[in-house]
Amino acid sequence: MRAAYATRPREQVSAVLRREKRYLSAAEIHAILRKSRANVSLSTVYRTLDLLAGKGEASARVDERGEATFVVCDQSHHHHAVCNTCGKVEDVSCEAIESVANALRSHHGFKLADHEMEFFGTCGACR
Amino acid sequence: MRAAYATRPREQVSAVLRREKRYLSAAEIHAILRKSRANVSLSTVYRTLDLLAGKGEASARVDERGEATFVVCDQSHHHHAVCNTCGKVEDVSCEAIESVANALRSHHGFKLADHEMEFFGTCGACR
DNA sequence: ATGATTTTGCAAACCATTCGCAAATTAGGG
DNA sequence: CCCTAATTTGCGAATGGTTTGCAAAATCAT
Ligand SMILES: [Mn+2]
Ligand SMILES: [Mn+2]
Ligand SMILES: [Zn+2]
Ligand SMILES: [Zn+2]
Repeated sequence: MRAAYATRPREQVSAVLRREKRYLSAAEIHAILRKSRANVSLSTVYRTLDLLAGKGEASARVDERGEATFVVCDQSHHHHAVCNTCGKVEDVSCEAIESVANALRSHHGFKLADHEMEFFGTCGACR
Repeated sequence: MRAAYATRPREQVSAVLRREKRYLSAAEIHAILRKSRANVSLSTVYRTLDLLAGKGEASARVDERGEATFVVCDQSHHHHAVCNTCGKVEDVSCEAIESVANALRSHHGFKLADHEMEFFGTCGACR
């Protein structure tokens, strides 16, 4: 398999995601890096985001304008609560799904294989 | 307010969605219409889909390749179970969310305002 | 029917994302 | 360190879904 080099641009992109803890587009990350005088090309931002998403270190999401956005994330199955005010993303453990799976199977004959959930509202800090 | 004309192209796009009952992209709808010798321009397909989504008669979703897809849908709040085999979309009523809302509030101080869920699996017919 | 209003089709513009490739960077052995 | 091979970067060009401007066609109210 091909080796993965630990490079400065990759670390800088990753650092932005770890610091911000909210969904960011490639363009936004690029802008943030430029402000801090870290000149990483937009192409490299895109490539690094694909890499992080592939390794499961970041989670992707398409925002309402159709742009791909990413947030730092760990592999385990869970869901996200996104603050409408500050954008912060909090992990939400996945329980409550077993009952839904049962309801789906008995009510529609549907065999549940996977699911996605997202929550929106106001975080504790913003209230 | 501006009037909404009931036109042939719009009815044809809408009819495809009502018949198929699965998520379709503008290009797919355009192709289906061409096969049935209904020559509606791709632009009009896009415009009609925006219209239907705006009126709540269709629900939009961005597929894994980044393309916007639409399915016929009614206004009431509910969720979708999508068959991985035939693509059919079934409406799923929304219960199970109250408990999640409570858990979010007590566990994170998060005030839940909205949520989205999607289910994937195998429908009764395909099993 | 007639005229005002809205919609259509077409091509061009848009814009986020991807790609090709030469130059720059990294890793690792000597 | 030094050298080389492997990988990554940056740039500009290409891609492809979606939007838009505008003249011609269709729809609606009178
Ligand atoms: Mn997460
Ligand atoms: Mn529906
Ligand atoms: Zn907040
Ligand atoms: Zn099916």
